[in-house]
Amino acid sequence: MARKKAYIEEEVIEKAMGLFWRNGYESTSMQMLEKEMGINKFSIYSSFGSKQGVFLESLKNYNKKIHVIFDKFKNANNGVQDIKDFFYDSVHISNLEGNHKGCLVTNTYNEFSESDDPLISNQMAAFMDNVKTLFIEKLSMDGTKDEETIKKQANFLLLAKHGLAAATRVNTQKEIEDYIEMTFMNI
Amino acid sequence: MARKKAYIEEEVIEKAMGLFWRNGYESTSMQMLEKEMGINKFSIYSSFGSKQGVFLESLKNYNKKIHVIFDKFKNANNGVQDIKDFFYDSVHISNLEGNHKGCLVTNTYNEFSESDDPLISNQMAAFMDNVKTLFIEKLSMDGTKDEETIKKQANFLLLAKHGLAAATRVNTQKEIEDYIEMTFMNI
DNA sequence: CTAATAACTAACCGATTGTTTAGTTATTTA
DNA sequence: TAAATAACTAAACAATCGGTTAGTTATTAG
Repeated sequence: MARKKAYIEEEVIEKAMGLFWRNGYESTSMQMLEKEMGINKFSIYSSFGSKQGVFLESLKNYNKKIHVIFDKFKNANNGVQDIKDFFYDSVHISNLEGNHKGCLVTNTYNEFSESDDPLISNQMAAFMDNVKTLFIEKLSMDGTKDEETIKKQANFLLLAKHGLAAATRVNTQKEIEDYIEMTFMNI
Repeated sequence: MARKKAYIEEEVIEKAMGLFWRNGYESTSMQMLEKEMGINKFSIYSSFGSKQGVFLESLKNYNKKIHVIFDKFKNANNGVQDIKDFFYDSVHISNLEGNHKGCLVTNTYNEFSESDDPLISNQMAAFMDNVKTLFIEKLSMDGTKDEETIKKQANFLLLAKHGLAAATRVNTQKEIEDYIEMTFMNI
Protein backbone atom coordinates (compact mmCIF):
# COMPACT_ATOMS: atom_id res chain seq x y z
CA MET A 1 0.00 0.00 0.00
CA ALA A 2 2.70 2.46 0.89
CA ARG A 3 6.30 3.11 1.74
CA LYS A 4 8.33 0.47 3.56
CA LYS A 5 10.14 1.01 6.88
CA ALA A 6 13.79 1.74 6.28
CA TYR A 7 14.76 0.04 9.55
CA ILE A 8 14.10 -3.26 11.26
CA GLU A 9 12.51 -2.92 14.66
CA GLU A 10 14.43 -5.84 16.13
CA GLU A 11 17.69 -4.26 15.03
CA VAL A 12 17.08 -0.79 16.42
CA ILE A 13 15.76 -2.22 19.70
CA GLU A 14 18.95 -4.22 20.04
CA LYS A 15 20.85 -0.94 19.93
CA ALA A 16 18.45 0.78 22.33
CA MET A 17 18.86 -2.10 24.75
CA GLY A 18 22.62 -1.64 24.67
CA LEU A 19 22.23 2.04 25.51
CA PHE A 20 19.92 1.34 28.45
CA TRP A 21 22.24 -1.42 29.58
CA ARG A 22 25.19 0.96 29.66
CA ASN A 23 23.50 4.09 31.04
CA GLY A 24 20.36 3.06 32.83
CA TYR A 25 16.88 4.38 32.07
CA GLU A 26 16.74 7.97 33.32
CA SER A 27 20.06 9.10 31.95
CA THR A 28 19.29 7.69 28.52
CA SER A 29 17.54 10.49 26.60
CA MET A 30 15.46 10.39 23.46
CA GLN A 31 18.25 12.27 21.69
CA MET A 32 20.71 9.56 22.59
CA LEU A 33 18.21 6.92 21.50
CA GLU A 34 17.73 8.66 18.14
CA LYS A 35 21.47 8.69 17.52
CA GLU A 36 22.07 5.12 18.71
CA MET A 37 19.07 3.61 16.98
CA GLY A 38 19.83 5.54 13.80
CA ILE A 39 16.23 6.65 13.34
CA ASN A 40 14.46 9.81 14.43
CA LYS A 41 11.84 10.42 17.07
CA PHE A 42 8.93 10.03 14.70
CA SER A 43 9.98 6.50 13.84
CA ILE A 44 10.73 5.63 17.47
CA TYR A 45 7.33 6.85 18.60
CA SER A 46 5.46 5.27 15.72
CA SER A 47 7.13 1.93 16.45
CA PHE A 48 7.24 1.90 20.25
CA GLY A 49 4.87 4.63 21.44
CA SER A 50 7.01 6.13 24.17
CA LYS A 51 10.35 6.00 25.91
CA GLN A 52 8.83 3.54 28.35
CA GLY A 53 7.73 1.49 25.33
CA VAL A 54 11.28 1.42 24.00
CA PHE A 55 12.54 0.25 27.37
CA LEU A 56 9.84 -2.39 27.74
CA GLU A 57 10.73 -3.69 24.29
CA SER A 58 14.40 -3.61 25.27
CA LEU A 59 13.55 -5.77 28.26
CA LYS A 60 11.83 -8.25 25.95
CA ASN A 61 14.89 -8.24 23.72
CA TYR A 62 17.06 -8.79 26.77
CA ASN A 63 14.99 -11.78 27.75
CA LYS A 64 15.36 -13.12 24.23
CA LYS A 65 19.09 -12.53 24.35
CA ILE A 66 19.56 -14.46 27.56
CA HIS A 67 17.01 -17.05 26.57
CA VAL A 68 19.80 -19.37 25.51
CA ILE A 69 21.27 -19.24 28.98
CA PHE A 70 17.89 -19.59 30.65
CA ASP A 71 16.95 -22.50 28.46
CA LYS A 72 20.15 -24.31 29.26
CA PHE A 73 19.56 -23.48 32.91
CA LYS A 74 15.99 -24.74 32.90
CA ASN A 75 16.79 -28.02 31.21
CA ALA A 76 19.85 -28.81 33.28
CA ASN A 77 19.70 -31.54 35.89
CA ASN A 78 22.73 -31.13 38.09
CA GLY A 79 21.20 -28.99 40.83
CA VAL A 80 23.55 -26.51 42.44
CA GLN A 81 26.12 -26.92 39.69
CA ASP A 82 23.53 -25.64 37.23
CA ILE A 83 23.10 -22.44 39.21
CA LYS A 84 26.84 -21.97 39.31
CA ASP A 85 27.02 -22.48 35.56
CA PHE A 86 24.24 -19.93 35.21
CA PHE A 87 26.35 -17.43 37.13
CA TYR A 88 29.34 -18.08 34.91
CA ASP A 89 27.20 -17.87 31.78
CA SER A 90 25.79 -14.52 32.94
CA VAL A 91 29.31 -13.18 33.16
CA HIS A 92 30.34 -14.57 29.80
CA ILE A 93 27.43 -13.01 27.95
CA SER A 94 28.27 -9.53 29.21
CA ASN A 95 31.86 -10.14 28.17
CA LEU A 96 30.84 -11.18 24.68
CA GLU A 97 29.15 -8.07 23.37
CA GLY A 98 30.51 -4.57 23.67
CA ASN A 99 30.50 -2.58 26.86
CA HIS A 100 27.43 -4.11 28.41
CA LYS A 101 28.32 -4.54 32.03
CA GLY A 102 26.37 -6.44 34.62
CA CYS A 103 22.76 -7.43 34.02
CA LEU A 104 20.30 -5.00 32.39
CA VAL A 105 17.62 -5.83 34.95
CA THR A 106 19.86 -5.78 38.00
CA ASN A 107 21.52 -2.55 36.87
CA THR A 108 18.26 -0.67 36.42
CA TYR A 109 16.40 -2.45 39.23
CA ASN A 110 16.94 0.37 41.73
CA GLU A 111 15.82 3.11 39.36
CA PHE A 112 12.16 2.20 39.46
CA SER A 113 10.11 2.45 42.59
CA GLU A 114 6.88 0.44 42.62
CA SER A 115 4.92 3.70 42.75
CA ASP A 116 6.15 5.79 39.84
CA ASP A 117 6.41 3.13 37.15
CA PRO A 118 4.42 -0.01 38.00
CA LEU A 119 4.61 -1.44 34.49
CA ILE A 120 8.39 -1.54 34.35
CA SER A 121 8.58 -2.37 38.03
CA ASN A 122 6.41 -5.42 37.52
CA GLN A 123 8.47 -6.59 34.57
CA MET A 124 11.60 -6.45 36.71
CA ALA A 125 9.93 -8.17 39.64
CA ALA A 126 8.73 -10.90 37.29
CA PHE A 127 12.25 -11.39 35.97
CA MET A 128 13.62 -11.69 39.48
CA ASP A 129 10.84 -14.05 40.52
CA ASN A 130 11.57 -16.19 37.51
CA VAL A 131 15.23 -16.46 38.45
CA LYS A 132 14.35 -17.23 42.06
CA THR A 133 11.92 -19.96 41.07
CA LEU A 134 14.60 -21.62 38.98
CA PHE A 135 17.04 -21.38 41.86
CA ILE A 136 14.53 -23.11 44.13
CA GLU A 137 13.91 -25.79 41.53
CA LYS A 138 17.60 -26.57 41.14
CA LEU A 139 18.25 -26.43 44.87
CA SER A 140 15.44 -28.92 45.40
CA MET A 141 17.16 -31.46 43.15
CA ASP A 142 19.55 -32.23 45.95
CA GLY A 143 16.87 -34.06 47.88
CA THR A 144 18.58 -33.61 51.21
CA LYS A 145 17.75 -29.92 51.69
CA ASP A 146 14.65 -29.01 53.68
CA GLU A 147 12.26 -26.31 52.49
CA GLU A 148 13.56 -23.72 54.93
CA THR A 149 17.14 -24.18 53.76
CA ILE A 150 16.11 -24.00 50.13
CA LYS A 151 14.29 -20.70 50.65
CA LYS A 152 17.26 -19.24 52.50
CA GLN A 153 19.74 -20.31 49.88
CA ALA A 154 17.58 -19.12 46.99
CA ASN A 155 17.31 -15.70 48.61
CA PHE A 156 21.03 -15.64 49.23
CA LEU A 157 21.81 -16.49 45.63
CA LEU A 158 19.38 -13.92 44.29
CA LEU A 159 21.10 -11.23 46.34
CA ALA A 160 24.47 -12.59 45.32
CA LYS A 161 23.45 -11.81 41.74
CA HIS A 162 23.53 -8.11 42.68
CA GLY A 163 27.10 -8.53 43.82
CA LEU A 164 27.88 -10.35 40.59
CA ALA A 165 26.43 -7.53 38.48
CA ALA A 166 28.51 -5.02 40.43
CA ALA A 167 31.55 -7.25 39.99
CA THR A 168 31.28 -7.38 36.20
CA ARG A 169 31.45 -3.59 36.26
CA VAL A 170 34.49 -3.02 38.46
CA ASN A 171 36.33 -6.29 39.04
CA THR A 172 38.76 -8.40 37.03
CA GLN A 173 37.89 -11.74 35.50
CA LYS A 174 39.84 -13.53 38.21
CA GLU A 175 38.10 -11.61 41.01
CA ILE A 176 34.71 -12.39 39.48
CA GLU A 177 35.53 -16.08 39.36
CA ASP A 178 36.72 -16.02 42.94
CA TYR A 179 33.51 -14.30 43.94
CA ILE A 180 31.39 -16.98 42.29
CA GLU A 181 33.43 -19.78 43.84
CA MET A 182 33.11 -18.25 47.30
CA THR A 183 29.40 -17.70 46.83
CA PHE A 184 28.85 -21.39 46.22
CA MET A 185 31.13 -22.70 48.94
CA ASN A 186 28.22 -23.31 51.31
CA ILE A 187 25.45 -24.16 48.94
CA MET B 1 28.17 43.22 58.88
CA ALA B 2 24.92 42.04 57.40
CA ARG B 3 21.94 39.77 57.61
CA LYS B 4 22.26 36.30 59.15
CA LYS B 5 21.45 33.03 57.40
CA ALA B 6 17.99 31.85 58.38
CA TYR B 7 19.05 28.20 58.01
CA ILE B 8 21.84 25.99 59.25
CA GLU B 9 23.83 24.35 56.46
CA GLU B 10 24.33 21.11 58.38
CA GLU B 11 20.59 20.84 58.90
CA VAL B 12 19.55 21.40 55.29
CA ILE B 13 22.25 19.06 54.01
CA GLU B 14 20.94 16.36 56.31
CA LYS B 15 17.60 16.69 54.54
CA ALA B 16 19.20 16.79 51.08
CA MET B 17 21.13 13.63 51.93
CA GLY B 18 17.88 11.88 52.83
CA LEU B 19 16.40 12.84 49.48
CA PHE B 20 19.40 11.56 47.52
CA TRP B 21 19.40 8.42 49.63
CA ARG B 22 15.79 7.72 48.75
CA ASN B 23 15.77 8.74 45.07
CA GLY B 24 19.32 8.65 43.80
CA TYR B 25 21.13 11.56 42.16
CA GLU B 26 19.60 12.04 38.73
CA SER B 27 15.98 11.75 39.74
CA THR B 28 16.40 14.23 42.56
CA SER B 29 15.70 17.66 41.07
CA MET B 30 16.55 21.13 42.37
CA GLN B 31 12.82 21.70 42.87
CA MET B 32 12.64 18.68 45.14
CA LEU B 33 15.75 19.84 46.96
CA GLU B 34 14.25 23.32 47.50
CA LYS B 35 11.14 21.79 49.02
CA GLU B 36 12.96 19.23 51.15
CA MET B 37 15.69 21.59 52.36
CA GLY B 38 13.16 24.33 53.04
CA ILE B 39 15.25 27.01 51.35
CA ASN B 40 15.19 28.30 47.80
CA LYS B 41 17.61 27.90 44.95
CA PHE B 42 19.51 31.09 45.68
CA SER B 43 20.39 29.87 49.15
CA ILE B 44 21.28 26.39 47.91
CA TYR B 45 23.59 27.79 45.27
CA SER B 46 25.18 30.37 47.56
CA SER B 47 25.89 27.66 50.14
CA PHE B 48 26.85 24.72 47.95
CA GLY B 49 27.53 26.10 44.48
CA SER B 50 25.75 23.46 42.42
CA LYS B 51 23.66 20.31 42.54
CA GLN B 52 26.88 18.36 42.45
CA GLY B 53 28.06 20.44 45.41
CA VAL B 54 24.94 19.53 47.37
CA PHE B 55 25.52 15.87 46.64
CA LEU B 56 29.20 16.03 47.52
CA GLU B 57 28.27 17.68 50.82
CA SER B 58 25.60 15.04 51.33
CA LEU B 59 28.28 12.37 50.91
CA LYS B 60 30.37 14.10 53.60
CA ASN B 61 27.32 14.18 55.84
CA TYR B 62 26.75 10.51 55.14
CA ASN B 63 30.30 9.75 56.15
CA LYS B 64 29.75 11.70 59.34
CA LYS B 65 26.50 9.86 59.98
CA ILE B 66 28.08 6.44 59.68
CA HIS B 67 31.23 7.59 61.43
CA VAL B 68 29.96 6.04 64.64
CA ILE B 69 29.71 2.66 62.96
CA PHE B 70 33.04 3.07 61.21
CA ASP B 71 34.74 4.15 64.41
CA LYS B 72 33.42 1.15 66.26
CA PHE B 73 34.49 -0.99 63.33
CA LYS B 74 37.99 0.48 63.19
CA ASN B 75 38.64 0.09 66.90
CA ALA B 76 37.23 -3.40 67.19
CA ASN B 77 39.59 -6.33 67.67
CA ASN B 78 37.62 -9.44 66.96
CA GLY B 79 38.47 -9.89 63.30
CA VAL B 80 35.74 -11.45 61.19
CA GLN B 81 33.13 -10.92 63.88
CA ASP B 82 33.76 -7.17 63.58
CA ILE B 83 32.95 -7.24 59.88
CA LYS B 84 29.78 -9.17 60.60
CA ASP B 85 28.82 -6.61 63.25
CA PHE B 86 29.52 -3.92 60.70
CA PHE B 87 27.07 -5.56 58.31
CA TYR B 88 24.41 -5.72 61.02
CA ASP B 89 25.09 -2.13 62.06
CA SER B 90 24.71 -1.00 58.44
CA VAL B 91 21.26 -2.53 58.36
CA HIS B 92 20.25 -1.08 61.70
CA ILE B 93 21.17 2.47 60.75
CA SER B 94 18.97 2.38 57.67
CA ASN B 95 16.17 1.03 59.83
CA LEU B 96 16.56 3.81 62.36
CA GLU B 97 15.87 6.91 60.31
CA GLY B 98 12.96 7.27 57.94
CA ASN B 99 12.77 5.59 54.58
CA HIS B 100 16.47 5.50 53.85
CA LYS B 101 17.03 2.13 52.31
CA GLY B 102 20.35 0.50 51.62
CA CYS B 103 23.55 2.51 51.62
CA LEU B 104 23.69 5.95 50.01
CA VAL B 105 26.98 5.14 48.30
CA THR B 106 26.07 1.65 47.15
CA ASN B 107 22.67 2.85 45.93
CA THR B 108 24.06 5.64 43.77
CA TYR B 109 27.27 3.81 42.85
CA ASN B 110 25.96 2.70 39.45
CA GLU B 111 24.68 6.12 38.46
CA PHE B 112 28.10 7.65 37.95
CA SER B 113 30.47 6.45 35.30
CA GLU B 114 34.12 7.39 35.76
CA SER B 115 33.91 9.54 32.64
CA ASP B 116 30.99 11.90 33.15
CA ASP B 117 31.48 12.78 36.81
CA PRO B 118 35.00 12.02 38.02
CA LEU B 119 34.65 14.07 41.21
CA ILE B 120 31.71 12.12 42.57
CA SER B 121 33.04 8.90 41.08
CA ASN B 122 36.30 9.33 42.98
CA GLN B 123 34.49 10.02 46.24
CA MET B 124 32.58 6.79 45.85
CA ALA B 125 35.65 4.81 44.92
CA ALA B 126 37.43 6.25 47.96
CA PHE B 127 34.54 5.17 50.19
CA MET B 128 34.65 1.65 48.79
CA ASP B 129 38.43 1.48 49.12
CA ASN B 130 38.13 2.58 52.71
CA VAL B 131 35.68 -0.20 53.48
CA LYS B 132 37.83 -2.75 51.68
CA THR B 133 40.95 -1.70 53.57
CA LEU B 134 39.14 -2.18 56.85
CA PHE B 135 37.92 -5.59 55.72
CA ILE B 136 41.49 -6.59 54.94
CA GLU B 137 42.67 -5.29 58.29
CA LYS B 138 40.09 -7.28 60.22
CA LEU B 139 40.58 -10.40 58.13
CA SER B 140 44.31 -10.21 58.83
CA MET B 141 43.68 -10.38 62.59
CA ASP B 142 43.04 -14.08 62.24
CA GLY B 143 46.70 -14.76 61.69
CA THR B 144 46.08 -18.06 59.93
CA LYS B 145 44.87 -16.58 56.61
CA ASP B 146 47.41 -16.06 53.84
CA GLU B 147 47.47 -12.86 51.79
CA GLU B 148 45.78 -14.44 48.79
CA THR B 149 42.86 -15.68 50.89
CA ILE B 150 42.48 -12.31 52.58
CA LYS B 151 42.30 -10.50 49.24
CA LYS B 152 39.73 -12.94 47.95
CA GLN B 153 37.57 -12.70 51.03
CA ALA B 154 37.77 -8.90 51.19
CA ASN B 155 36.60 -8.70 47.59
CA PHE B 156 33.82 -11.15 48.29
CA LEU B 157 32.61 -9.17 51.28
CA LEU B 158 32.72 -5.87 49.41
CA LEU B 159 30.54 -7.35 46.68
CA ALA B 160 28.31 -8.90 49.31
CA LYS B 161 27.64 -5.36 50.52
CA HIS B 162 25.86 -4.71 47.22
CA GLY B 163 23.59 -7.64 47.93
CA LEU B 164 23.01 -6.32 51.42
CA ALA B 165 22.02 -2.89 50.12
CA ALA B 166 19.59 -4.53 47.71
CA ALA B 167 18.26 -6.67 50.54
CA THR B 168 17.43 -3.72 52.78
CA ARG B 169 15.27 -2.42 49.95
CA VAL B 170 13.22 -5.51 49.13
CA ASN B 171 13.69 -8.17 51.78
CA THR B 172 12.33 -8.76 55.26
CA GLN B 173 14.39 -8.39 58.42
CA LYS B 174 14.61 -12.16 58.75
CA GLU B 175 15.77 -12.63 55.15
CA ILE B 176 18.40 -9.94 55.63
CA GLU B 177 19.73 -11.67 58.73
CA ASP B 178 19.81 -15.01 56.93
CA TYR B 179 21.70 -13.37 54.09
CA ILE B 180 24.34 -11.99 56.45
CA GLU B 181 24.71 -15.30 58.24
CA MET B 182 25.15 -17.17 54.98
CA THR B 183 27.63 -14.60 53.73
CA PHE B 184 29.89 -15.23 56.72
CA MET B 185 29.62 -19.01 56.77
CA ASN B 186 32.92 -19.45 54.98
CA ILE B 187 34.89 -16.49 56.17
C1' DC C 1 0.03 6.66 -14.44
C1' DT C 2 -2.40 7.95 -10.56
C1' DA C 3 -4.54 8.04 -6.14
C1' DA C 4 -3.81 6.33 -1.63
C1' DT C 5 -1.04 5.70 2.14
C1' DA C 6 2.68 4.82 5.18
C1' DA C 7 7.48 6.42 6.36
C1' DC C 8 10.20 10.08 6.70
C1' DT C 9 12.25 15.05 7.87
C1' DA C 10 12.47 18.69 10.78
C1' DA C 11 10.55 22.10 13.20
C1' DC C 12 8.08 22.75 17.20
C1' DC C 13 5.39 21.85 21.67
C1' DG C 14 4.96 22.81 26.79
C1' DA C 15 7.24 21.31 30.83
C1' DT C 16 11.19 20.78 33.43
C1' DT C 17 16.21 20.63 33.93
C1' DG C 18 20.18 23.10 36.52
C1' DT C 19 21.62 27.83 37.08
C1' DT C 20 21.68 33.02 37.31
C1' DT C 21 20.27 37.56 38.39
C1' DA C 22 17.78 41.90 39.42
C1' DG C 23 15.56 43.80 43.11
C1' DT C 24 14.10 43.69 48.12
C1' DT C 25 14.69 42.85 53.08
C1' DA C 26 17.07 42.33 57.24
C1' DT C 27 21.14 42.88 60.05
C1' DT C 28 25.48 44.95 61.34
C1' DT C 29 28.83 48.48 62.35
C1' DA C 30 30.40 53.06 62.58
C1' DT D 1 20.63 56.68 62.34
C1' DA D 2 22.76 55.86 57.97
C1' DA D 3 25.77 53.43 54.90
C1' DA D 4 27.29 48.84 53.93
C1' DT D 5 26.51 44.26 53.13
C1' DA D 6 24.82 39.70 53.15
C1' DA D 7 20.47 36.89 52.82
C1' DC D 8 16.45 36.63 50.80
C1' DT D 9 12.37 36.48 46.96
C1' DA D 10 10.98 35.59 42.65
C1' DA D 11 11.36 35.84 38.01
C1' DA D 12 13.92 34.59 34.21
C1' DC D 13 17.71 32.08 31.78
C1' DA D 14 19.26 28.76 28.06
C1' DA D 15 19.26 23.94 27.47
C1' DT D 16 17.16 19.80 27.48
C1' DC D 17 13.44 16.68 28.61
C1' DG D 18 9.75 13.45 26.45
C1' DG D 19 6.48 13.92 22.93
C1' DT D 20 3.79 15.90 18.68
C1' DT D 21 2.74 17.48 14.10
C1' DA D 22 2.63 19.69 9.48
C1' DG D 23 4.53 18.86 5.29
C1' DT D 24 7.48 15.96 2.05
C1' DT D 25 8.99 11.59 0.01
C1' DA D 26 8.69 6.97 -1.34
C1' DT D 27 6.13 2.84 -2.31
C1' DT D 28 2.17 0.36 -3.32
C1' DA D 29 -2.29 -1.24 -5.56
C1' DG D 30 -5.61 -0.40 -8.98
